[in-house]
Amino acid sequence: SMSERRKQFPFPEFEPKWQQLWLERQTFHAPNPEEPGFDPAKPKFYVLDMFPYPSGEGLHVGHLEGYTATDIIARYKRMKGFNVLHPMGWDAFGLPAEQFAIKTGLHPCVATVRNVERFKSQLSKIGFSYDWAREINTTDPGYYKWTQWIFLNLYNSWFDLQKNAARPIEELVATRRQEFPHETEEKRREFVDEHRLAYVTEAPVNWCPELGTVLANEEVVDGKSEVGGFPVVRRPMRQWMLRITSYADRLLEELEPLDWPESIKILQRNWIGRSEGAQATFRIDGLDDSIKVFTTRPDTLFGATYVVLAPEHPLVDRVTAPTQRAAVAEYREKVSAKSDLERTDLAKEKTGIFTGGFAINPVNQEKIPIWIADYVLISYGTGAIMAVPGHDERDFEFAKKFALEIRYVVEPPTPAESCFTGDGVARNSAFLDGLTTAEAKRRIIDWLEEQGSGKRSITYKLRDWLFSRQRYWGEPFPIIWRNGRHEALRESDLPVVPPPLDDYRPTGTIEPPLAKAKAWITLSDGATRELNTMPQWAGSCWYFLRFVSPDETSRFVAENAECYWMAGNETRNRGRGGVDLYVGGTEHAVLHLLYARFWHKVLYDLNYVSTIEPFQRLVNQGMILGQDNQKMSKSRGNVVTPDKIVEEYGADALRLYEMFLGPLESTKPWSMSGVEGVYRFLARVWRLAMDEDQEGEWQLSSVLGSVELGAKQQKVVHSTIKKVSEDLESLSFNTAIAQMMIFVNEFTGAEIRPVEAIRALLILLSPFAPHLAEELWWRLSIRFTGFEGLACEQPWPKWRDEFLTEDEVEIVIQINGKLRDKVTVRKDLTKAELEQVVLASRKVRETTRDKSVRKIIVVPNKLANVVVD
RNA sequence: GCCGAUGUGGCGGAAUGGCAGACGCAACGGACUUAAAAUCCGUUGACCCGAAAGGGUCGUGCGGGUUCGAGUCCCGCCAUCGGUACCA
Repeated sequence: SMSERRKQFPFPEFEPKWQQLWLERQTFHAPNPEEPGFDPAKPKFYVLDMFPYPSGEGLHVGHLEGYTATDIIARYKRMKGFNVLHPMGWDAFGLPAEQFAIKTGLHPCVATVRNVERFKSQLSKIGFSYDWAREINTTDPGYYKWTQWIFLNLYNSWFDLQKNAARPIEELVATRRQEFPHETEEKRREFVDEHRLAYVTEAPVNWCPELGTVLANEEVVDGKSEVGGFPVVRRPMRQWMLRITSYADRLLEELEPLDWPESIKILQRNWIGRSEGAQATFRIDGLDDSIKVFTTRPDTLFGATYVVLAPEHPLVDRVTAPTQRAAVAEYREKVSAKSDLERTDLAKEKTGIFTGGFAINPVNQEKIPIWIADYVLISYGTGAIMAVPGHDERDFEFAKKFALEIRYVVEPPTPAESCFTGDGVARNSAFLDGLTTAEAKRRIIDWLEEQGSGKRSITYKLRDWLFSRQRYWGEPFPIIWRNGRHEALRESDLPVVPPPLDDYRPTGTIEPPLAKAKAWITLSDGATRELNTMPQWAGSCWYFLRFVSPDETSRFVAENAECYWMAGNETRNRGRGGVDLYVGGTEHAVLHLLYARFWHKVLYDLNYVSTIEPFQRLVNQGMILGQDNQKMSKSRGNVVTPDKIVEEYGADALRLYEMFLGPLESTKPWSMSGVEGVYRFLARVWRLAMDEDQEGEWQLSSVLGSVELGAKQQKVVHSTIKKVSEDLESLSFNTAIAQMMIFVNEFTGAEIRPVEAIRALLILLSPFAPHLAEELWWRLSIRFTGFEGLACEQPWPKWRDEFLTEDEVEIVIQINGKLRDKVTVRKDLTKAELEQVVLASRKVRETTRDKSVRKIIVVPNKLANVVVD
């Protein structure tokens, strides 16, 4: 096997050597503004990876693609003269960590420490230039103290619609007191609690019996838990929610200017799901009450033939006629027992039941039946719809199944047995007749508003964020309960440390595991602690801020440092700045990235941070598939771990191959022979400068020399500098490496190898293959120039255009667009001169002997196309 | 269904509207070697003509279009992958 063979270059010796030296010299430590060694003249660059969950499985090569890319950029930017913040840490709370602990029987604390060690040692062997002095762990009390503190800020804030921003809760209390001076303390408190950004509500939630916890909508995939794939059912429970919906518009608008992939922006927009329409009020026949429905097609109001309430709608009991009571109760029972999976699976077949009640259509006073059906969701819009089966697929299906009337109110004429959902012209709609859909919408909304039976309305798919979990391994809430009311702890009470439980498994009931810590629950004054914990996402919502000042004890982030690393040279409040480059997988497109933006905006509103957005530029690395072209997974047995690659080919070869496989963003399969390819390339670089003597010892090559470069060599050197520099700016790592291969191919054949050219290559190579670059740089320095510092500390070279072109250029000659000939001519011939040369060429003369030239297109220094009849 | 991405040699992939296939892998040939490995030097899209030198035709998922010129731009399809789904 490879490992028994002699290595083509002695990376096992020099890779650990340089890693240790970088650590000892703190080469990659980025000082903060007040620290010694900080250079205020340099611009900042914050380049961040999505920090990992230290799972029990360790890293595989797929994780390392993004890390390698950011590391190359970090090293490149340092050489370009930036102060670079490039940190790494551990997102160690949450379900995966806890599931692992339960599986192995190891306490999560112990397992986490062990997993972190494993991850860190894996990363250390790859030569990443992280500033390890900034390492953070979300499970550190010194960290989650501030996660809890941010929660307190959410709890103690409300969303001011006028200002479109979060404000301290005291402002609301004061205003309320002024407006309603005689309101009881009790009432006022209720009102205030209803406006907090963190609030408690009893609502149907996603309960996963297997995991013993509730989950956010985002964590439920196809009716199963995203973690583990266990069934999820809906049940009402008292839970903590975060009012992310208040930020829906800002999350949409402030997304626009960001330098993110358009596809990710679209995912976020769809997730927020803003839709414009109207609310219309249908009086209930025989009752002094009404049903509000939301519709995006108010122009079809005249086509409404029935109304549907969600089974959970609060008005169901009131509208239900005595004769239907039993049937309705039975239907509701059946629906509530359904899991989400069943609900989606059965989506093809619509179900529902008539309540016996009737609603009055506000436009024509018509009495139409009220049904309940689970195709109407309580959590969207008003939880009730007007059904227009002539112009809505779902209503049409339902109407057909239950033989309800179908009425067409939009031209073009719709064939029977179908519905038309497009735009057209209103008909059978009284005063709307003849109006286009857009006009009719405007007209009917105005009319509804005049009549007081409706209004313009905007609805979002985005729901408030279910923020509590019934788990042990998460941040406890900084909340206590007294007389059935929640109360915030003070900042001085933080951190709230979880009790040291031996049995931390889910209780199997809705009661969280923290309930088992009897002594911990009850405080001396009789108050009891909140038993839920925060979800996995809490810690990762703000970790990029903690990296800025990880040891700060008096604040979640040091003010000056935040201003420097996040806002940089941008003036406060302009909304620019933030993390300059954020690289991670698409799987976080709507979870982490939406939550983190939300928290950041709250912190901005409360004046704690200087930018409205946390991540200025986002790049998604593509997935790396196994050699079998399948997703890497343990069960498929196609997982490639970095450890083995590092051992056999070295860290540099691993790094280089990660980048050489293809464009960063695309999905691509791993190939071991591809690794060998870049390994061979690195060995060629090594042998460019090194020879083996009789004893097999490596020594500087005897054909190295300080010689002038030939024109062709100069051209290769400078075009390599240019190509690598430009490709790094656009993150086109694969083509940058290809150019360095061209460089090496050129100089391998040289009789005397010019030291200056090799030194230039080593600088360019150093972000990619830092160990090899460092080793050769050092060896060449000793022999030729004396020590001039580390390779990774050299200034990035500049190319000179005058070396890029030669005196002569090759001109492609096309006839009627087809390649027919080539001529070599002096550079910068005029169009007229070039035309003469082309017309005089053999091929063109042969062709034009019996054909006439209609036109000649000349592209100077490049091409000429002769068009003939 | 809807949204997004992708489609180029045997393979991974290159190509500001201007020589399609850079660079690498694999394969084949040669040098070195007692031999092998490693290394170094070559060849390598398909097809056709030619003894050779050389020449020609086709070719970037499919069908159209714009252009002197299209992998690249426009229109219409197909396939694969990913996301999402009763959102009124």
